[in-house]
Amino acid sequence: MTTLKDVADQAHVSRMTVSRVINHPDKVTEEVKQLVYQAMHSLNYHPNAMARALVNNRTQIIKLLVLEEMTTVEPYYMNLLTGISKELEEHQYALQLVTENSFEIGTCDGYIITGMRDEDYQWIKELKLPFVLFGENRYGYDFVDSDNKMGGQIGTRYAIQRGYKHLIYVGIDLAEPFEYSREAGYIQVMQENGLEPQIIRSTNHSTQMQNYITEHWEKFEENTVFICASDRLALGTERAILTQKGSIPDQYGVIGHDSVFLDQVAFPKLTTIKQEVDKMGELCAKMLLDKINNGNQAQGKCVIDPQLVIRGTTK
Amino acid sequence: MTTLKDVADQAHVSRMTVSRVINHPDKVTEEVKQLVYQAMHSLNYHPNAMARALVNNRTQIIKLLVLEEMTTVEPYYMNLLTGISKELEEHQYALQLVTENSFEIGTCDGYIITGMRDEDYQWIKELKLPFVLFGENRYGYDFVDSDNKMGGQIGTRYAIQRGYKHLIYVGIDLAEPFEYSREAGYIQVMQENGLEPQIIRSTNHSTQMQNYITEHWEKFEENTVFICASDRLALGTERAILTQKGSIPDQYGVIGHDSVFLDQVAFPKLTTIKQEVDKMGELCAKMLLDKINNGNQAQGKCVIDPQLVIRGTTK
DNA sequence: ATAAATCCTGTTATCGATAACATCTGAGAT
DNA sequence: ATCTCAGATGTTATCGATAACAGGATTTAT
Repeated sequence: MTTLKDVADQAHVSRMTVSRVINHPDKVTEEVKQLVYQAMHSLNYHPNAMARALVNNRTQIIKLLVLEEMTTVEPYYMNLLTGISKELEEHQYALQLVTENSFEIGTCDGYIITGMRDEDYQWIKELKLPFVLFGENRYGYDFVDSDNKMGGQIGTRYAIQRGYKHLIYVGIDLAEPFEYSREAGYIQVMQENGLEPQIIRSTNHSTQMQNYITEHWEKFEENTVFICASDRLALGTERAILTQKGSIPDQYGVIGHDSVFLDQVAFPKLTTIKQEVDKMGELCAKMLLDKINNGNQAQGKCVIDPQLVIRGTTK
Repeated sequence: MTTLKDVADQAHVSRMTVSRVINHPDKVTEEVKQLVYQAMHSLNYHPNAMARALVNNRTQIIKLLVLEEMTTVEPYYMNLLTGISKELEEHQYALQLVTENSFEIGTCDGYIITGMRDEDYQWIKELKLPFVLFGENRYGYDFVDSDNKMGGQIGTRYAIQRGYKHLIYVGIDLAEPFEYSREAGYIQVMQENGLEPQIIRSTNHSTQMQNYITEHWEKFEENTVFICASDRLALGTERAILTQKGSIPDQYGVIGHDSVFLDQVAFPKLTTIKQEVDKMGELCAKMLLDKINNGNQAQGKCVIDPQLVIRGTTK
């Protein structure tokens, strides 16, 4: 492995100068800088992250805390991970995955936390290291999420535009901000159009949803669209409609939310509100690194726009 | 942070002695050892991984290469990751996720590689660092997998036991060892029972499978069970049967393979061959660390038993 | 023209841990 | 009693990089 010393020798300068070229380039003459750059390049030099970590008292490790049960975990976590990992790698940080929420979490430079439930906010606030949450929250902590309200709006607007007469929102029976936001988007668009909101809620399981729709089937007239808060719920809804011999998408429409994996497995494939989870992962990482490099200063929220993906469950 | 020096001072010995207590305990008197242990404990000392990494010329980083397209990636990857991460964490290793298969992979101590396709074996063999594959292979590289042949056998035996008369194997149309092994298990049990194997194959997409079954529906008599190589295929099969008004599980049975996520989303929930992916992850990590600590010595294969999970798609 | 400020680069010490070598102690051999 | 040798512990140098300080050259101010 080529080291700083090798570069220094080749460029006929001291090691310190090379280090400065890397960390404080403004404090070095342009001339010397070029020499050093050449040497670095010709020797294919890459700084040793461990040495750096040692002297800077950094671990170069970011931990991802997944507080949800792994069995409940949605498949989009892989996309999240990819995004985080991609960004961290560029900055020589390593990602460590932590699934048991022990306080004895070991050393690292910061956390990305996902799957927060209400009770978690108690111990979260004790954390001394910088952290960023994945998913909106109402306690003022920095977070990254997609614009859930906009997600609700987009789906609802599209449903109206396509001529469905009855728009029912199918929410997740959970007191979480993302859920409220999605519902709020739906409600707003309904009111703007002089329509009366109608909301049903279910735990986020496809079979539970399927049973609900099946049991109350007579209530749902033709030309109804179900705007669902998740693809799981949409999947259950779709299945219930089909077993009740409703036709999709003409008599009944279904719109999901999330667009990772499940929407593709459904039949017909789901029209859904897509979240770019990879991108959100990248943003989480970027935000956290900023925090680490700026004395744990609050970064506020970071929200990205969801997109409508049109497939087979809407006319 | 408490360091080696703090412990040394408290125990009234030199730093080196403390280091030895940790790394070469046999070279230290029992008496001194106890003193040091006490000091370490009372100061809650944990060695600094970065300093160690530096002096040992180790990065303490393991990279997980995911060679498949993320869009194709099965949801069980999260379980794999959890298992790997758990094991690595215990040994102060960090996990880094790499999804683009660039040769410029940066520094680490070893790789866990998954999603290998045939063409990948060309560049894999150039790797100088230790690596372990997740998923069986025919080139003699160390790997961890579940016993795919046994998986095929278990499903088939159960199907026979439950009294299904026609046992059709639904394979993935892919020239991969895991697929051959699963089919081999099926074939063996069929022959042992004097039954004639019947295999159909499809790409691993639920809708493609669904279409196939639907188109050839008249071929499938009652009392048939479909033993599938994946839960995706099982899901498509199940859907086709239901839309054709076949009854599950009485007239038709379906058995999946993998048991992560999809089996739960199906309706009825799938009887399936479960792989303990978390455990396999742990084993991958354990194996790799052994390799790293033993001069990259070959470790052979490591295969764990799959289990039958009985749910609603078999009688 | 000379003192003071500025800029650039090199030297030294340090981060925390460990290998290699040095030193010291006491048991056993002669 | 002296010598040798093994075993236990301490000392020094090192891993690769960087901060703090030091020193030399150049510029600015009076």
